[in-house]
Amino acid sequence: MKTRDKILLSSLELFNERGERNITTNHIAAHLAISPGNLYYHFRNKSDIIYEIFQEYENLVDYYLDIPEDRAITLEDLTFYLESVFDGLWSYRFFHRDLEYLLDSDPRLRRDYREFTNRCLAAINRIFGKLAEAGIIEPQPEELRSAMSLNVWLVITNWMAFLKTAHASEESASLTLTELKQGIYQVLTLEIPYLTPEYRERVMVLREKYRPVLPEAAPA
Amino acid sequence: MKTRDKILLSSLELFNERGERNITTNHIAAHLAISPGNLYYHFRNKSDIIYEIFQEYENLVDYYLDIPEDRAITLEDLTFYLESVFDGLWSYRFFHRDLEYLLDSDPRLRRDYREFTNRCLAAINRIFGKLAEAGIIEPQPEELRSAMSLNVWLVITNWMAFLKTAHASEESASLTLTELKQGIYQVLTLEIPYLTPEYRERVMVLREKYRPVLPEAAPA
DNA sequence: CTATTATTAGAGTATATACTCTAGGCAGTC
DNA sequence: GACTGCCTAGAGTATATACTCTAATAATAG
Repeated sequence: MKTRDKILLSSLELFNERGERNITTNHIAAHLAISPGNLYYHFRNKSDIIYEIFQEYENLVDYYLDIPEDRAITLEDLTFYLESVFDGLWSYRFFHRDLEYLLDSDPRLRRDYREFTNRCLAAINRIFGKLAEAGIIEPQPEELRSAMSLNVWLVITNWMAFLKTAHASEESASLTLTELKQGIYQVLTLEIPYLTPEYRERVMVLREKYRPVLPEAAPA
Repeated sequence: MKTRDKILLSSLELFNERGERNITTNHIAAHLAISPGNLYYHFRNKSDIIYEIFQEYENLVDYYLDIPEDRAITLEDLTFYLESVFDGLWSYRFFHRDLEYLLDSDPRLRRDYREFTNRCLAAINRIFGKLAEAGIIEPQPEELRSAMSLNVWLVITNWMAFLKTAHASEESASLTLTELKQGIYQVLTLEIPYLTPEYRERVMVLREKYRPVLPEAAPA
């Protein structure tokens, strides 16, 4: 593998594990057993590394959230979208952790992220539309649908922070993909009241698969 | 005012304005025109300052979220809770920005914050219970109520980050309390499907007061 | 083989950061 | 007036961090 790609890969790995704030360019170089000079030959600065990683993330999610225009949407599609979004969140989990700082230090990133968010919101909105078309949820006025989409986005992007900050376990490193995907339970909770009678049961069964197993309240 | 209190006040102000990550103890001392030595006479380290500020925040929110046991809850109560929580979020807005890092660097903070979150979730849950008792929302099974409470919490604690990262304006400093309180619109959106016919209109009118004024999509 | 270009090592640097240490001032008290 | 305890100044330090510079080594082209 090219050194350049190794830098991106190691950076992502280290950022995810220990947080962008705790990883310096020297750490990355040391981890790869290359010199700092070498790293800076491939990237002008740390921001450029992060920016490029973000673009990978962006492409991944854009790819997953490509909603078909020509056919109806199914419950399997919905599952796929949800699973994919949380997979993406997991693979690039360092990003949301220091989001505000990162956007403050890189105008390109701020602009791109804003557009990325808007695309995601639009995709969620379209999914809601198609779910209504498919008779899975009741159709709702556009105004409500937008607000609901935004709530879905807020729940999705905050679920990981909730797990890492409020969860019972002491070590923050203990987060797993399985736990993260329990966020799907929370997202489906938002949709419950809008489900059509025909689909209600099926969605409730799907939701149940992601129910968090409470680790707290151990017997005294 | 005592130097110690001035340090806490200035720290909070600077953290809120520029982010904890961008503010050093030397900055704080300089801002107060005192020596670093003086600052470190009053606080052992930066973490201690942050911890103490968190305790103020905690006390404030605990005070606001004291749900009366002896009487029914009204729509005015609900408004008060929502306004208060967003006021608190505003006054200590630096805190959620770097939450994960802060908790990683201070075990006391991690423990206290986890308990704080649980208290907030319990309070939201109780509010839902009392809203049902008051006939404002339909009663729901405990399991659903818990999941809804968690979603409310996720929306509340992520709303500010959304504004700061995804909003149209370029400068992140431009956030206002008014904008922040539009998060109430999002929270009330979650409750819409559960409203009783008697209260539906009143809540919808209340919600309308917080409707965001879209700054985007200006005429071309 | 030679010339050029791409890649790498590694020492080095300017700046920042959290924090320490010593000396001394100031208010109150006997 | 001397003593005491609280508070403050300010120079200083060890370490870290993002990044640079030079020289050398591969890789490639003619």
